[in-house]
Amino acid sequence: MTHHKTTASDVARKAHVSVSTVSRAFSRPDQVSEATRNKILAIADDLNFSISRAAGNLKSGKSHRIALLVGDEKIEWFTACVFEGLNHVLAPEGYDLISYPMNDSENRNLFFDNLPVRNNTDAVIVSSFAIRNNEIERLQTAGVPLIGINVPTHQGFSATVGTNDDTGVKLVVHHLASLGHRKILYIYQTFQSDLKFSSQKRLKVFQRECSKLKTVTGVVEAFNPPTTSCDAILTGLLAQDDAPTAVFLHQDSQAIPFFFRARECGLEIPHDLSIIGYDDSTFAGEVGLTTIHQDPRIMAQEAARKTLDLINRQPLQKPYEEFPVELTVRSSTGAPRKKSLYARYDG
Amino acid sequence: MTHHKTTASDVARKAHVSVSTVSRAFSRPDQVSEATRNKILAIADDLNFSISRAAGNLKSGKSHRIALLVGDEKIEWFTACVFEGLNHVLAPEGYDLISYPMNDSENRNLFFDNLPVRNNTDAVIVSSFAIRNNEIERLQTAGVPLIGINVPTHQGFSATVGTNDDTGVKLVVHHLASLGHRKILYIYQTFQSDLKFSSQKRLKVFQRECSKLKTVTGVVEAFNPPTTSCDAILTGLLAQDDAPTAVFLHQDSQAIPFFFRARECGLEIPHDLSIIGYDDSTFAGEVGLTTIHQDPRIMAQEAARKTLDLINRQPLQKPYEEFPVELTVRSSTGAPRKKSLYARYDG
DNA sequence: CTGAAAGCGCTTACAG
DNA sequence: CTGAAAGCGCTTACAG
Repeated sequence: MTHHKTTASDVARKAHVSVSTVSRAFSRPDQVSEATRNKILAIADDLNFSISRAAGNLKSGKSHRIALLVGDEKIEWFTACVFEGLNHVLAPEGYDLISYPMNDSENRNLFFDNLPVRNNTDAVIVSSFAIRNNEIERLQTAGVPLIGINVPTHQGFSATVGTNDDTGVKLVVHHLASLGHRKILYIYQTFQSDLKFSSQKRLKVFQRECSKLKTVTGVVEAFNPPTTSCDAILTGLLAQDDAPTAVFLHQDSQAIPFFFRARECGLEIPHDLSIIGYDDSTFAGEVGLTTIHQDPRIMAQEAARKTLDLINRQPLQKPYEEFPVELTVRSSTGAPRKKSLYARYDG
Repeated sequence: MTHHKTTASDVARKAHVSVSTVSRAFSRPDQVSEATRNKILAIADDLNFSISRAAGNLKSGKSHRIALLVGDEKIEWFTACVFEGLNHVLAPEGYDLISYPMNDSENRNLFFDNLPVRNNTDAVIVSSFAIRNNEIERLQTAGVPLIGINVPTHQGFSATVGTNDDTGVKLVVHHLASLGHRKILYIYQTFQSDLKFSSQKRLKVFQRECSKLKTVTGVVEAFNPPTTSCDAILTGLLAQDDAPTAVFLHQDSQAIPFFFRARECGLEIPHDLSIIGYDDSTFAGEVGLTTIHQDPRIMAQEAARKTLDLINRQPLQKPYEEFPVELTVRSSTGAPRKKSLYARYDG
């Protein structure tokens, strides 16, 4: 004896109305007389009935699903904010947000080969990974709007949102330069460069900005845990005669442990070493990290609005929108000591 | 002129076969001759066709959606791990994971009144919030398996997974006691107590364990940012004659900023003050925080497997499973100084 | 305001 | 191995 699933027609029978009327009582309540509607809703409640969306989806040709392609299976600060922001706007509109992590090349190839989103999604949102041109082309065959968040190109996207990374990196370099720093180290993670678009771009801008300033030398170093560690980098720094007086880390989640370890090594921050991050994410405020503030949650909300407009075939005011970043100065940056790390011991 | 959506019947026509055969070529490839199958797949690719799941969902009565009810809209470490773990197991099986944040009472009431999951989900997973009994009863009317992750009761759940918080808190108290601490402060956040089940329970266990040990006094303090701050608590500590020598914070995300501030106040950690967290989450290892290790990702994977078994009406080996916690000792805890914080200045 | 009927795009039991 | 046909549970244009 199988459990019979309650359907609109069960409700209709009990309420002595047609299925059409039951359907309308839920989806277009104004088209049903109050008495009928109340009767239907009461009986529905009695039978634990709710309208099934599956049938409506089939009828309308809309899946009410939106795919979110992210670079990593691990949900870090940025992705968490994006997810929150998107869901905040999409959920009330009846859209489900489905996460597709492209965490390894196998996953990634499978996804783009099978394209599980085709015919099964109303839009595809790509967040913050170095999507390739052939992948964009492939996604386009799904025939649904394609929205980018921090993507390397606008080409092929119906809409994009992004932060102005150029400005962010410039702010970092100029802040440090104006404090009197002459040698700045930029630390980035190489293992991310394949997926995370931001790495490569920030590195280039850093080098360009430093070389524009005659007084500043920019040096870069890859940081590839667990092979490299904070301590290895700190050791490298301490051993140099002409060590950098400021370190810029690619994101706060790298800057915070580095900050911690630097102090444990006996460095006084910021006098011995200025440390600056990027993101203004969790703990940055609490530990006093100078950083570049951005708000991916707000940006994602706007991406979600554009997505809805595209689905509903509304014209977009700004298909390609850039969001501001802001230098947030806290206590981890300051003027360097007059003398270098070593020289001050020699008097 | 509207864009015609490609369907299985378009493919069928072009391939000179029936829709049934097209369907089988995708869903039961072994039931179709290789020649026919290849022809169909080639034509499908040509037409950018993929099988639409909406029709299958309707036919099978399965939505292939699983609801995840979480306490907060903000995705913190624990929830991120749960989401990753669940999705890791569910996605390959063709299930979509949909997040429903119960972040305020309006959202929460709306959800339980309308029960949007009824008739629209194959299972409901509740993660780590203080769900009420009447809400559990209401969820049961959805007629789908109900799975709990760190929920306050097993009553009404088809399966649950959880960590042994009792053991975790005991480990904390005994670790500190055996290092020689006599007065331990437990800091918890009150604003979470409504939603996060763990708060209340850990508090009780802490008090019970301390009172069991004759040598240890347990004191507790609510920490309610932004009203209260780390600094306020530290000030309170420094001003006491008989200050606690160890502080246990409800979770690492509170312990880490506290650790940072404590050092900036001039306290030597762990000699002046031992600090211990809970979770072993992001940065705990990097900053050397002693904590209770747990692995919500593994736990969530098991929850997902139980969910699939329940959906497929397989019997469960262990409907209610508890996962271990582990004391992870790092450098933020140690023996207290022989003399109290104040006494040592007086000689 | 309400009902009968067609149809969304597949799947599958049945027949061949 | 393949096809014709019924049907999943709604929605909606049409008729009244």
